[in-house]
Amino acid sequence: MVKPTLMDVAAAAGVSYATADRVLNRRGGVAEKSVLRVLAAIEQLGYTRDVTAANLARGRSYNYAFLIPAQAGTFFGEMRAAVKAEAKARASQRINIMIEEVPAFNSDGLAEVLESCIDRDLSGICLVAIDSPRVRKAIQALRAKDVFVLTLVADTQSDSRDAYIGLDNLAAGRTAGRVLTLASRDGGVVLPIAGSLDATDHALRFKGFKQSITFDVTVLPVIESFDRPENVADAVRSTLEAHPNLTGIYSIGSGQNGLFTALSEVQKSVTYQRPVVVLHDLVGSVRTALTIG
Amino acid sequence: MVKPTLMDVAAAAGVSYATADRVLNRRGGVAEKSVLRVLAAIEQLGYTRDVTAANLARGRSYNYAFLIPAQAGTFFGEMRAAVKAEAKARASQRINIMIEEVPAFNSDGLAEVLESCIDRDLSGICLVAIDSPRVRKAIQALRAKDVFVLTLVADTQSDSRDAYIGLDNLAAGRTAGRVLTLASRDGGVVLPIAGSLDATDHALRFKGFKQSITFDVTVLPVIESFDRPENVADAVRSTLEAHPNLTGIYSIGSGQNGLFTALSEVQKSVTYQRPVVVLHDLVGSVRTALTIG
DNA sequence: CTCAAAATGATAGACGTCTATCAAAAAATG
DNA sequence: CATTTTTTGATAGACGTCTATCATTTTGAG
Repeated sequence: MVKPTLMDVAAAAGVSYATADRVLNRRGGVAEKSVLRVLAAIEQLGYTRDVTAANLARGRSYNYAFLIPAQAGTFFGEMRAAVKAEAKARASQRINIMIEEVPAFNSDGLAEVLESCIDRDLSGICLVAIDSPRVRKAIQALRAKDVFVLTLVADTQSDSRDAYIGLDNLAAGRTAGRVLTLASRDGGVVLPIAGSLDATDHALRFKGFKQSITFDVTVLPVIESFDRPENVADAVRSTLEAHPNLTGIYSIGSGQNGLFTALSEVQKSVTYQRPVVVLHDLVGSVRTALTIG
Repeated sequence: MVKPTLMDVAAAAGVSYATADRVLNRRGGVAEKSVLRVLAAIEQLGYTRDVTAANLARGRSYNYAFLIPAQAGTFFGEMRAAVKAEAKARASQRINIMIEEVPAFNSDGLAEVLESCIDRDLSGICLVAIDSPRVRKAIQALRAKDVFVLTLVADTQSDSRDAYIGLDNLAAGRTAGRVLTLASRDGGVVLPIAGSLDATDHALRFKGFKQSITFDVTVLPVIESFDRPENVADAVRSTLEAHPNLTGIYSIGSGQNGLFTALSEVQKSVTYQRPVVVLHDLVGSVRTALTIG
C-alpha cells in the first residue's frame, strides 16, 4: 500500500517511464492509445504526482505577497506578527511569504503596490481590498498571470478574486443592527462610526446595519473617523452631549481606543445608562476594555 | 540570493559535507570546534534545511487522523466534506488525512478510538473533545508519543492539548446571554436548549450564558436534546404552551430543524411575538430559516 | 517495399537531503 | 615514538521527479 510512483504507472500501462512522463507533463508526441493507457493506469493506481519531489527537481519555489495596511494598534498589527511567524515556518518548504506595507484607506496606494507586483513571479497575493477601478484592474492583471488573489477582511466583487477570508460583512452589520435594535427600547438613538465608507468592509457592515435596524430607532449620521482614536473620541463626546439618551454605538471600524476614552470620561462624571456598544476587532485593548466593563 | 544548501554551509565552515551533516542531524563524533564552526556558518548564511528534500530522502510521510462525530445534517456534516477535499489535495504532499467516525456525545466511544490510534504512527490528531478521565488519559498517551493533539469546537483543559480551534465557547455563551437579556424587556422568559451538558462546548456556552443574563430574566431549566430534532421540537412546543410570553430561546447545540418546525407551527396558528432565537451553527437549513424569517 | 516521420525506450544528470561505508588524517594515550 | 582512538573526508546510492539526449522501433505515405 505504498504510494505508487510514475515508474509504477509506466509499468502498469506497459510503456516506458519516458512515455509516462511525456503524458503526465504534456510534452506531446505520444500516440493516442498510449496516452489513454497511461491515463487509465494513473486512474487505476490512484497515482498523484509527488509535488515535493517535482518542486525539488524543478527548483521551483513559491512566492507570496501579503499586503498589510499600515495601521498601528489594530487588528492588522496582530495579523502582521502572525504572518511573520508563518513566513518563517514556511521558509523550509520553499515558500516565501513577503510582507508589504500598504497605506490604509488609500485605494491608489494599494493599486500602486499591486501594479508593482505584476513582474514579481508570485504564486499568490493577499490583500485587504479597497474598491476602485484601478485596484480592480490591477487585480485582473495579476489573475491573468495566474496569481492567486486572496482578499482578506474586505472583499471585492466575488467574481474578481479567487478567494475571500473574513467576515460576511453584510451579515455582521445586520447582526449589529439587530442587537442595537434590541438595545434601543422604546425607540432610541444609535451612532454609527466607520473608518471610511470607501473601505468595502465598512461600507457593507454599515449597509447591513441599516437594513436590519427598525424604523423606531434614530440612526445618527455616520461618522468617518479614518480609524484615528482622536476622531472617534471627539465624535463620541460631542454626540453624548447632544444626545444624552444615546442607546447604542456601532463602531464599524477600528480606533476603539478613542471610544473607550470618551466613554470612560462620561462614565465617571455622570450617572447615566451607558449606550450598548457593538464593535468588531477583538484586539488587546478591546479585550481589556471588555474586562473592565 | 538563492537558498543556501548544506553544501554551502560545509564550504563556509571549512569542513566536509559529511561533517556538516553530522552536526545538523546530531550524529555525534564531531569535535567541539567543528560543531561550533558549522553552527556559526548555519547562522551566518541563514541556512534552513529543505524539509521537502529531507522528507523525500527519508521516505517520510505524515499521517493525521481526523475524528468527526457521526451526526447527520449538522455542522460536522459540512466539516466532513471539507476535510475530505483537503485530504485529497494533500495526498500529493506526502500528507495523509484519515477521517474516522466517532459516536456523538459518547466519551467512551471517543476514548476507544483515541486509544486505537496510539500505534498508528500519527503526526497529529484532531478531535471534538468530550471531557472524561479516560479521554484525557488517551490524549496524554498520544502526546507522550509526540502526536500533535488539536481540539476542534470543543476544548479540553488548555494544558492537555497542543492547540484548539473553535469558538471561545464561554464568551459565545456570554454574548448570547447579553443579547437575550436585551431581547427580554421588562423581565422575560428564556429557554436554553443544549445537546448535552457533558459536551464541553455546550456546557461552557451554557455557563457563559448564565453569567451574563441579568436577574430579572427567568431562565427555564435547560433541556438536553442530544441534538435530535424531535426532542428539540417537543421541548419548544411544550414550553410555548406553558409560557406563551417566551421572549428568547438559546439553542446551544444542534438539531435546529426541530426548532424551526415548532416555531413555524406556532407562527401560523396564533398572532404572537416570536421569541428571539440565538443559535450557533450556520449550516444550510439555518441559513434557509434565517432567510424566510 | 522504401523511406521519412512519428513514437517509444533507455538512460544520465540534476534537485537537496539522508544514510552508510571506508579510508585517511589528526589527536590522545601510554 | 608507536599505537589506539577520535575525528574528518570522500563518496555512493537512494528518495521521486524533471529535463534532455540519442538510439531504436513502429507507423504511415507514396
